[in-house]
Amino acid sequence: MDVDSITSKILAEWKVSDGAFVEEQLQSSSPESSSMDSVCSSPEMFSSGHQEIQDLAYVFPGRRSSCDPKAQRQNKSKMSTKRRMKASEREKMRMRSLAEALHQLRYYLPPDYTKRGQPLTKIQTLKYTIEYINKLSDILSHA
DNA sequence: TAGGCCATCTGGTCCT
DNA sequence: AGGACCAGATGGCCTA
Repeated sequence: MDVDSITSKILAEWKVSDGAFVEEQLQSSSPESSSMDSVCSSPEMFSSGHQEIQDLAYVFPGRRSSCDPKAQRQNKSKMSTKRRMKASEREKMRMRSLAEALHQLRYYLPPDYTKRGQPLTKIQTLKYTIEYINKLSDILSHA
């Protein structure tokens, strides 16, 4: 059994078993995400002005509020400003890498999901991937 | 306007 | 000491 036949078999199975498979999965496994909200927020979306504002945090670590407990915590942070800046930059890159990996993962899911209008959210991508793998494993075990 | 999703910042913790 | 990872907080954007 080749990959194409497996894929088509899974797709057929989805369509037969439940045309509203996605909706069913949403309700059963992710009650917190009741709507297909917008996604597609590429890193570029948050670059320009937003980034400028956030960069002020490096210059003014206590920017949020002088009476904010978090601001007070920041004042007694053990990390130097330079090290915190580097850590923030690494964390930013790490999260972008994670977002990119999730973005790529969407292409490995059958198009049926994305055909339904808006792109998959991160959590949906992960849940459907799990489901997809389970179905593939099931088919392979019965082949 | 409320709620969901997202990117980013931050402090804590663990590991090398 | 510094990097990686994690979870909480925050604020912006978008949709119903």
